[in-house]
Amino acid sequence: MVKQSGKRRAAVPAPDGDTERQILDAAHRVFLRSGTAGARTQEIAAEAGVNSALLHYYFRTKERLAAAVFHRAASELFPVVAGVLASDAPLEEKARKVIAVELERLSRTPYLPAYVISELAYHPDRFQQLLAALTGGRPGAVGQAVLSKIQGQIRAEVRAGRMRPISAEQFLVNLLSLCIFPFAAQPMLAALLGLDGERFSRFIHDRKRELPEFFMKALRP
Amino acid sequence: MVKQSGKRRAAVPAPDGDTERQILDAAHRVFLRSGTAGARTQEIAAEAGVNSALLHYYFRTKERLAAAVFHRAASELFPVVAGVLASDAPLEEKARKVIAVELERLSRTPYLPAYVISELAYHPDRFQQLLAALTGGRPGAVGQAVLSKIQGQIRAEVRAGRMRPISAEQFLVNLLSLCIFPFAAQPMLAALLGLDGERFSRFIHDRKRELPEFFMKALRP
DNA sequence: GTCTATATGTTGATAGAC
DNA sequence: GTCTATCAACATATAGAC
Repeated sequence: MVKQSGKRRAAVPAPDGDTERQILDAAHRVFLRSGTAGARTQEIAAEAGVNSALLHYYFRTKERLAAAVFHRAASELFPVVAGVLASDAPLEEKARKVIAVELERLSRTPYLPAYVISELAYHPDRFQQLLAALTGGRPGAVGQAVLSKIQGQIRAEVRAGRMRPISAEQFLVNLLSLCIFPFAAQPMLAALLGLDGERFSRFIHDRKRELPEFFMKALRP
Repeated sequence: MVKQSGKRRAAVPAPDGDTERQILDAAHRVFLRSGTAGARTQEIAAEAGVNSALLHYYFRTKERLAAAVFHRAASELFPVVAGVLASDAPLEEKARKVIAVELERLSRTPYLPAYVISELAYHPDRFQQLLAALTGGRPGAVGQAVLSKIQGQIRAEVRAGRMRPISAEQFLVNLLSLCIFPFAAQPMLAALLGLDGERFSRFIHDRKRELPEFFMKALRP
C-alpha cells in the first residue's frame, strides 16, 4: 500500500510472505480480539514479529491500519452473499445457499460479526467509505439491486401461490438475522444458555440442517 | 455506590437528581455512543456537567464505571424477556409477547444491542460477573430454567400436533435473532438497504405486525 | 526495510484547597 | 462534595542510524 520498492530482501528477516501482509494479518487478529479502540499498535507489532516503527512505515497511522483491516474483513463477509442473492437462481435455492454459505464461513471466523457490528456502531463512516470503494462511488447500489431482484422474485412466487407476501427488506433481514446473530451473540448464548465451545459448534451444526426448513416454512402461504 | 453521606447539599450545584446518577447517565450515553474502550472519562465528566475528579470520587476507576453501566444496560434488556419466557403463558403467546416487548423497547434504545454485543465480545468476563450478581452465584440458572420450561411446552405442542419438533435452543435463538439483530446491524442496513432514520422506524413498525406471523408459521407442522 | 531511541500528546487517576 | 492543578503512565508517531 505504501511500499513501492519491488526489491526482494536477502533471506534473513521475513519468515514467510511479505512483511506488509504479516502486519495486516496480525492487525486482523488483534483488532478482532480487542476491537479497534481497545487494540494497541504495539501489540499488533509484537504479534507480527516486528516493532512498532515498521508498522508505521507500512501503514502511516493506526486509523489507516484499522480501515484496511475492516475493508478486508467486510470484503470477505459481504460479496459472497451479495453474489448469491443477486443471481438468477430460484428464491428458495438462494435462501438455502445463503444459509449454508454463511453458517459455514462464520463457523471458521466466528468473531467477524461482533467485530463488524462494533465497527459499524462506533465508526459508521468506515462503512460508507468502503461501500464507495467497492461499488465505485454509488453506495447502496448493490443493496438496491439485490432488493429489487428479490422483490420481483417474491411477487412471482406470491402470484404462483407458493409464498405469502413479504417485503424484500423483511425477507432479507430475517434471513441475515437468523444466520449472523448467533455468532455475534455467541458469548451471550454461552453465558445464558451454556452454548460454549463444543456445544456451540454442535448447535451450529444442527442449525445448518434445521434453519432452511424453518425459514422456508415461515414463507409458505 | 461509593457515597455514604445522606446530607442534602444547598440549592446551587446539582440541577436535578443526585450527582452520582447524573454521572452514570452521562456514562451510559457516552459508552453506548463510543464503546467502552473508545470512550473518554473526560468526555463523560463534561457530559455530566462535572469535572473528571468528581467522576473518580464516585466511581474509583473507569473500569468500575463501565461495569456499572453495563450492569444497568443489561438489566434493562434481559429480565423483561426472561420474565415472559419463564412464565406459564402458552408458547405462542410468549413469542408474540417477546416480539412486541423487544421491538418496542429497542425502538427506544436502538444502540443497546450493538453495545451489549461489543462488550460481550471484548469483555466476556463482565457478563459472567453480572449474571453471578443477578442470580446470586449460579450463572446460567435463569437460562437453564427458561430452556427446560420452553422445552416442555414445545414437547406438549408437538404431541398435540400443533408444532413440529425444534430444540428449545434453536427456538430461543431464532426468536432473539429476529428481534435483536435488526437493531444491532442498523448502521449496516442503513448503508446497504437504505434503511436509515425514518425508513428504519417504518421498517420496525411493519415488523411488529409481520414478525409474529413469520415466526409462528415457521413452527407449524 | 528494519531497527533503537525518543518526542509528543492523551488519558486515567490523585493531591489538596475550599 | 466539588473544584483546580498536576502526575505518572501510556500510546501513537517520528528521527535517524544501519
